[in-house]
Amino acid sequence: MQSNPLITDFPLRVLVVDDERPIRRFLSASLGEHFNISEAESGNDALRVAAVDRPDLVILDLGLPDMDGTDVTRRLREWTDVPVIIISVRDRDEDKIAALDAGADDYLTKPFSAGELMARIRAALRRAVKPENESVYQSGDLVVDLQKREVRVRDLYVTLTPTEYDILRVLVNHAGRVLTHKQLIQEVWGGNYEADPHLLRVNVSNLRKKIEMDPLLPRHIITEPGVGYRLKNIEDNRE
Amino acid sequence: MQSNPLITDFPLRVLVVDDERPIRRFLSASLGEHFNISEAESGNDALRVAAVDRPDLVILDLGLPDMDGTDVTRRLREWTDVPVIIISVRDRDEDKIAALDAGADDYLTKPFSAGELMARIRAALRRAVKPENESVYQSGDLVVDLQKREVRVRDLYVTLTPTEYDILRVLVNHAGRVLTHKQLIQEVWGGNYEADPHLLRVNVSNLRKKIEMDPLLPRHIITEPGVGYRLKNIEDNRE
DNA sequence: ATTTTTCTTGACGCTTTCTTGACACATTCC
DNA sequence: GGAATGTGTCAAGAAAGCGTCAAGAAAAAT
Repeated sequence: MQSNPLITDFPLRVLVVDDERPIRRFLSASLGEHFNISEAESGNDALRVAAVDRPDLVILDLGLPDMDGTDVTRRLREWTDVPVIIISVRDRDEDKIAALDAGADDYLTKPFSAGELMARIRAALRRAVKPENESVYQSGDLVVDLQKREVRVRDLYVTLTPTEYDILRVLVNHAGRVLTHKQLIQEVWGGNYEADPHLLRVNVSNLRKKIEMDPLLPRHIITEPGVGYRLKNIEDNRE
Repeated sequence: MQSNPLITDFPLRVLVVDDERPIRRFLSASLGEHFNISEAESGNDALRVAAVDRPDLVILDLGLPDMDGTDVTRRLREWTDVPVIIISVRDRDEDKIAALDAGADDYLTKPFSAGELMARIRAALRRAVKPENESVYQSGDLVVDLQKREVRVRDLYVTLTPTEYDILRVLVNHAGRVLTHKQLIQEVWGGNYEADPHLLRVNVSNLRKKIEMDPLLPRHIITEPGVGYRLKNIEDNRE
């Protein structure tokens, strides 16, 4: 039995919907170790949170105060394919069939074990995670595909060292914003690392040599003197 | 409640695997109205029929005479994403978790109603409509047939050890993408294995000796320093 | 039970990558 | 002007990563 879920760069988000607070707490506790949990306690609440948070999976109780879980599922299916796992005390076939046909991915009758729930979550995510959410950064001749871990400059693949890639990744994740030396160092070298800004400069220099046409006039990685660096999007004409 | 399954031009094929003839007959009867049914009565039988018939869904009993249903699932997952629904008399959590983590899509405890099974089949089929993943990988002189578990290099059959084959299989299933050491280790050695990357390296080394013309200049299995490995297709001329 | 195959571990040499220090250049502030 | 600070480049040594070999352990086959 494997205990941890899928391997992803960032923690997956799970929305737990149940009107009973103890159950929400129990679920959040058992899942919180592996996922980023958000909660909702009614159908409308769930739909609202789902729209804002864009969870990767929804765990939905059938008996909600304002609307039926089956209807919530149907409403969700109008705009998203997010996996939905129904949990319910009702064990009648009609309920299961109705929920599954409304678009739910799985139906679990209470009481159930945390282990089984986790396994069914893993199964649901395994299928759903596949369509890669294309998050490609593009800026002029520079293309960074964080999913594929690929960097291209004018259609040429560039080979970066792990450190160089990490720096670029952090910059891409905060593209346009100024990142202080400290922030960059913390993200790249890890939490409590008391590193020399000089170390960062050397690596940025090496990185620039690979992705900037003219490293003397950097157009992507802009130095913010006394502060840090900023990844500038060429398409933006902000100065 | 909708009674008929998905709307398709041609009838979907379902493979029913159970060693007890009465159960096969019952399932075939209840599903035969909507699907094209084929049957198998053992694990090896199931794998053989699945390879030939290419069913759109598999219903699999856990207790088979020759091998466990979980193992059948695992073997199927080596080359196909066909939805697998497990049916079993066993109601223990460990069985459910093991089956789901082996790659099953759903787990139904006997006895169950025909209606629920149909609903779960519909749910499984609904999300399974995805491009058929070709199970033969070809790249230059290298041919990997995941279905037949065969590897050829310039028309010569190559014998790989189980570990070597597993590594290659995982690489083929994610061809072109970078797989981190961690991902590879988890997929090959199983769930929560905390293995030495060195162990991976020596196995990759052995694998390369068998499939690379010149192991010193690998053209298929590319090392991504500090990250992992990537299976490169010769036809792609990415530089 | 014995043989054969496969897996794992450790050692070593080689390569790549990281870090450090030295220095040049620019900007800012006395 | 001249020191002080911040920045970028270069190069050399340190550190980490990689691939191979070989020997023992474990597993599988006989």
